[in-house]
Amino acid sequence: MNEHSFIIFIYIYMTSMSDKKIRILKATEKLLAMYGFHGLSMQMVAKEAGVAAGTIYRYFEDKDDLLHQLYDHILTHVASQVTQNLSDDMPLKERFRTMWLNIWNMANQEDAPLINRGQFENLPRRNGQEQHQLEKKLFAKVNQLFDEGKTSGQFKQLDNEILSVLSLEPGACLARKHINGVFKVDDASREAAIEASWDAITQH
Amino acid sequence: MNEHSFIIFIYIYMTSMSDKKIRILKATEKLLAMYGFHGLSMQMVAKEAGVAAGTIYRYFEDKDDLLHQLYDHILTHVASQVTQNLSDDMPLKERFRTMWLNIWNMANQEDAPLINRGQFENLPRRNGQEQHQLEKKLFAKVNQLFDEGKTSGQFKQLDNEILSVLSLEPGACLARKHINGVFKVDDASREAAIEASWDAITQH
Amino acid sequence: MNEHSFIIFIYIYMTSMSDKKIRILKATEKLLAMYGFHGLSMQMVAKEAGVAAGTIYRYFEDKDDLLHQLYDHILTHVASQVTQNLSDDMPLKERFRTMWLNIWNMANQEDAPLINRGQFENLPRRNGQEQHQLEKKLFAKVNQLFDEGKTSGQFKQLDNEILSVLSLEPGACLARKHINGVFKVDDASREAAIEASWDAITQH
Amino acid sequence: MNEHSFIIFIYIYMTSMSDKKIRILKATEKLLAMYGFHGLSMQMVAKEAGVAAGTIYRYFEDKDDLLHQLYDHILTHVASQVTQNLSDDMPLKERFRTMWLNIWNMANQEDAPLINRGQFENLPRRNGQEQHQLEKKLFAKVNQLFDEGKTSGQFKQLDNEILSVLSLEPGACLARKHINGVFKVDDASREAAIEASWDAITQH
DNA sequence: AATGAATGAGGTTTCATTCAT
DNA sequence: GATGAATGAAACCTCATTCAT
Repeated sequence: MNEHSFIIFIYIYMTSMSDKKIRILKATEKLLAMYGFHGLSMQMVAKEAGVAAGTIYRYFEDKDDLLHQLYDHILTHVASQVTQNLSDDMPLKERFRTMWLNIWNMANQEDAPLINRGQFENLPRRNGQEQHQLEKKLFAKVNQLFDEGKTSGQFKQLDNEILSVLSLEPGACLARKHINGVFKVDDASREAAIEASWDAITQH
Repeated sequence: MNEHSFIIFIYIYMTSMSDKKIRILKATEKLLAMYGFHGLSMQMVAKEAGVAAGTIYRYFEDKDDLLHQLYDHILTHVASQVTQNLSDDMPLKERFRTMWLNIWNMANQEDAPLINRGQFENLPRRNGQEQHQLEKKLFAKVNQLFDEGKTSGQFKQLDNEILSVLSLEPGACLARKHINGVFKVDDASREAAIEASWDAITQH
Repeated sequence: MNEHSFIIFIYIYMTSMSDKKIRILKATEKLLAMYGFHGLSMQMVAKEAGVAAGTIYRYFEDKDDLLHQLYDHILTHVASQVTQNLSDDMPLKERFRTMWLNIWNMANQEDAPLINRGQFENLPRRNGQEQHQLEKKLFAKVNQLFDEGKTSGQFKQLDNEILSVLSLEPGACLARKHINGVFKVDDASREAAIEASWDAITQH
Repeated sequence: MNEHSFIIFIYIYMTSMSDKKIRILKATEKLLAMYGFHGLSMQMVAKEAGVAAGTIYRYFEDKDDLLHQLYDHILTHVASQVTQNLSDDMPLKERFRTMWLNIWNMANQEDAPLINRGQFENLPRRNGQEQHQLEKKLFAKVNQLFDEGKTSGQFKQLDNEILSVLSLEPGACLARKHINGVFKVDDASREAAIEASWDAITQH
């Protein structure tokens, strides 16, 4: 039954920074946003990334590792987005407003917004000290903002984490619900929400 | 073979509400909290609930239906917890504080806290009008609070949804992180956080 | 959790020829015709027959027994249909024609034709001597016809089984395909087919 | 990390026709013949074919697809068997006899006879136009035979389908019953049956 | 390095059968 | 006799992972 057996064998070689890893991460992110956690199989990721299934295992230990690394990847991206266009000499409130809007805008982008659709929060994440350090480093500018605010007496004397939850978390939450269509937030409301977030953390 | 002698035998046995269904829901909730979305197999649910796998399908159409119903089940529970100990004649701020603490306390309970561990938000939920109505009804008292606040001029003129995200969402978020051990919130900080949440939605 | 427990208990008694068995057989036949072999579950049979699942097991040992008994039930019905309107004093050819048409007509009936849809042949059947005797008895008139034909010299000297396959089997097959819509057989063709079947078994 | 050095590595290995697919089809056919429709589970097929369960799904969409493809596979085989050893210059009757015997012999073979055990007819089959075309093409020679017979005036003026049911169907039916042991057909009877089948479709 | 066919454990779901009521 | 909730084995199918090429 094997009368005809073809073997085609083309062999070229390719090195350089393996953009494959990036493609795999991007593919994972996209599928996660599109189909959620359950619509994510390694086979699909491979297909979407344009690589073979086995190839994924050259860059990631296993599925968990892929997800962990995706988390870090996205977190890094998010951190850089959140802290962009900030300079230390801007007034405190303007810096706050910029950050708040960075968060808001991130949700409306074309290329990377997929994260925000709520799946991100539930990526399995490592809980080590190491992970904590990474996050601390990524969001250094956020902490700096809160520290300055407290030093200058404008902000309430609360842990940065708490200040963050009181002021930035609502921003992320509103953006998410706005994008997901739970309800619409018009421009005026958004401005008022920024103001309200500011009110939450400032002294009165 | 047609001699006549009739015996009809109708037998109805009825327990108030099949406690098996409740047991299945509780088991699902527990496993969801313990192992997350991926550690949830119907076999495990069955085992945890102390029923046979097939039995689940007497009460739930399929896995999705189980999750949907769990969502509603929990939501109902949450709503009743959040709005407990509220009476219309309490001052606005006291009512707000009660609600905020209800949310906070819910996380620290023994029996139902599992919900809060973050999995709840990501249960697959129906998006129908019907679902929306249910939620509206369950949280009527919350809306009433915000409406009164706006009418009396104490609150900012924003949609209830936005007010909720600005003031109660941080409460839930803090509680979640407190429970999950991301960081600890001491009593003083918690009181300050309540105050801050109030600041966020009140006029200044 | 059992605060409310109702027990309604009505007890009448019913004997007589249990028409339940008939209802179960009819239901099985119907479902078999409608959904084929794979769409046949005991639960469905119970529902269709208007009895409880457990009740089936009062009349039939198990599913196999149900199917076996259905086979015999249908076979008996078929035999009586096939041999109806026959009298010994009819000319041989008229008797043959009547039988052939009985087969044909059986397929077009309202109430019992469901059998013919091809599922019947594949009912699991017992292969015992006993079964063989039953079939022999049921189709005695058919055998009688062939015997007379051979005695009178009109028919070919072949075993009755073979004569049957040569002349009646095509009738059944045509009817089945006609009903199933594989192709249509008009009246003229049907008459010609009867004639052809006759030609097959008669001496030339 | 973008130094350039490429290696592309394409590797195609190709065996004439995945013999696994053939093995799976053969296994399915065998099990179907041995245990019937109900004794056919994908696990069993996998085991019989010597592949893993999941492997089946590389070649067949699902169980239905496997059965559909098996039907076509067998039909193709049957068609080639039925129409073998036929040449257009053989006399009509000799061609008919050859075909009839081809059908008969098919049942007595070692390697492919399993089909005949009656399960084949009840494989789920597609009912599309496409399917009809396939069958038409496969059995072109049969149609050709009937067409010639009608043109030459030897055969009755009936649709080919009807002629087929009158003459070849009994052949298949006899072979089946012979094989299944319902009754034995000796050589002389078989020859007489061929003659009778011929009588059924020829003019008198 | 890269491939993707193959694996087989484990997922969800169905269903013949039992048994307390 | 009759019920139908409960059972759990077994069905179909998916998918993370491996490995010969």
